[in-house]
Amino acid sequence: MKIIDKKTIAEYLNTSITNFSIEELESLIEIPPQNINYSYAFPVYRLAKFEKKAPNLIAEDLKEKLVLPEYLDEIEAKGPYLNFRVNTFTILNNIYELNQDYGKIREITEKGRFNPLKIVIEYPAPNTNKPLHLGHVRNMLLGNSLSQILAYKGHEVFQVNLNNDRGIHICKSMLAYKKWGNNEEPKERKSDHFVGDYYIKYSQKEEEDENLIDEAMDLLKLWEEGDPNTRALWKKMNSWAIKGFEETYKKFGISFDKEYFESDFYLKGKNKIIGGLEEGIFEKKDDGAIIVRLNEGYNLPDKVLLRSDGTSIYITQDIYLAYLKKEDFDYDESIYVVGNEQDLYFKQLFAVLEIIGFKEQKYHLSYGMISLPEGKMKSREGTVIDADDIIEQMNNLAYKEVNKRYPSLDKGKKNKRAEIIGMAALRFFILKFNPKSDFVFNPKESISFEGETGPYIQYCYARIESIINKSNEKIDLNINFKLLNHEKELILIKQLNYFPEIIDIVVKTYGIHLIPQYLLSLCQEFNSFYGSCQVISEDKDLERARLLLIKCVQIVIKIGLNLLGIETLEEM
RNA sequence: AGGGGCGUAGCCGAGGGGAUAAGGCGGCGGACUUCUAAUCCGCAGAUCGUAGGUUCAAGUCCUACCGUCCCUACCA
Repeated sequence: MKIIDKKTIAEYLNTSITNFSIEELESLIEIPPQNINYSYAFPVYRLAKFEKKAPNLIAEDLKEKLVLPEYLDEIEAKGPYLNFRVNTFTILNNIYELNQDYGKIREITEKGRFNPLKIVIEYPAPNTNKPLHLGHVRNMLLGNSLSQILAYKGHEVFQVNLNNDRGIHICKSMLAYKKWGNNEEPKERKSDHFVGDYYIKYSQKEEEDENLIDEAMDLLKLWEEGDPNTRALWKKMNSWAIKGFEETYKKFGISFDKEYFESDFYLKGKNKIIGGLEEGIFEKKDDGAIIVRLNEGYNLPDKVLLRSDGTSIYITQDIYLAYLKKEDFDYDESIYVVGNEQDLYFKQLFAVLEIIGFKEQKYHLSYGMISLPEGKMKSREGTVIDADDIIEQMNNLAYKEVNKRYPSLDKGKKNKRAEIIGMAALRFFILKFNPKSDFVFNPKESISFEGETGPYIQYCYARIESIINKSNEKIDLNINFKLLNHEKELILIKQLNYFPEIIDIVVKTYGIHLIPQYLLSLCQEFNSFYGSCQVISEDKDLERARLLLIKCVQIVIKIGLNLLGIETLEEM
């Protein structure tokens, strides 16, 4: 077993090229365009300075000088490029031997150098006055998928949630329920939606009656004073909201190691701030508010940490929560999955934490907003894509498709299959975009099972399964690797080799979309191979070679999909 | 107004300074008596927002401008 990546090639080249270090060489090595059947390329331009020759001559000379190692099938000098093709046996052997661990080949082959970390991931931090919407869906899918990727890589991951369960927005839905709810219970209505209905009700009524906000403020005051009736109502409505959230989390396969509640500690952050004031790290303004100066050293706007009336604001609690999470999990790194509208806020939070000596590794996984063709989603106006609705729509559409293909299938099986396909479509659709970019969700056009979709990847997996089932040959490594020399096969093998590198880049850059993008390329290449190469054949040696190849494709698809939280299907 | 992000075909969108700028949707034309057509093959469609600059090489780096979104709360 041997990992072949840019670093391997760099180390190899370093034996002949002495003007550059291994690291420099590694950064120069690139992956050739799709239509070139070589795994890695080294452009020789940079050597021209030393060699004083035309690049194409340098490449040719270098090729002559290099001795082909056992893990390379071929080196080609083409124009100013030196191209390397990794040995087919090495790649397929790695995959077949490691199976579901293939993405961890580096950790496995370099055991002593891997340092597992304790990582806390906080998401999706909902407000308990309304149900989860499409923005939360993106948040949950990113948070959950990143958790799985890091855990796959051997880190100890703790998923935690912060419930924003107090404040004026909560009191708004409480007030509406008090005034117009007639003490009703959710019953058939999903309980978080039931709560959300009152939030919308409040917003509608507020337009007619501008004094309504004063009543909500009064309710907030009562809540803060601990008025028993208000607290009882709050408790009841919050439990409805949270119960509803839990049902939704379950659909996404999310479970938390710990749930935090803002109401438990919103009063507790003050000590840290007052301590900082006493140490002279923070300043008290004339009106009594405590602020931190961030312009020097951080080039950020100053930030209020405690109101002039001594009450805490969001950052007060977030500072406290950082310590609390450290106490609970003794983590090495803390990741916050929060939308990019809070980029500045997180820069400020991390700066303050650093100033007060809380030096643990922190990362804000920032993602772009989802909007609708009509514009921004607004819960208050009810113009949101609801998380539960979108799941149901996906399931229904998947059911129709399953039903069309397998009308005689047992209803329970149809449902189960539709659920897996529908969820794959949703997850893949959201995760295939670069997390950083905003995107417009067009409900009419976005829901599709054709083209670049989750079902497309699942279909590819099922097709392979079907071939394997039809063949009578055994799959093992005892094949003639030279038989895999069709253009489509070489492209597929080349792509398979990149997978562990892709996972490494995802972990380093948090670019989760690279996994869906990779899977799309792999499956497109497989389907193209499928169109021009028959696996089951009279030529049993060829059949066995191709079976191993497609088995390896299947293994990689499964790892990739599982990292995205998507299940595979053996038939569809 | 200041700060940050983004601008790639009709639409969506990948691009780790280097080879002819992926792929999907939509459009047009083909392929199921052959391993699952949720598929594949072919065609059409891009002065990569504009103008400069750095470099042997720029969609990618720098500057300015234009457009767009977000932030600039003692809200969360």
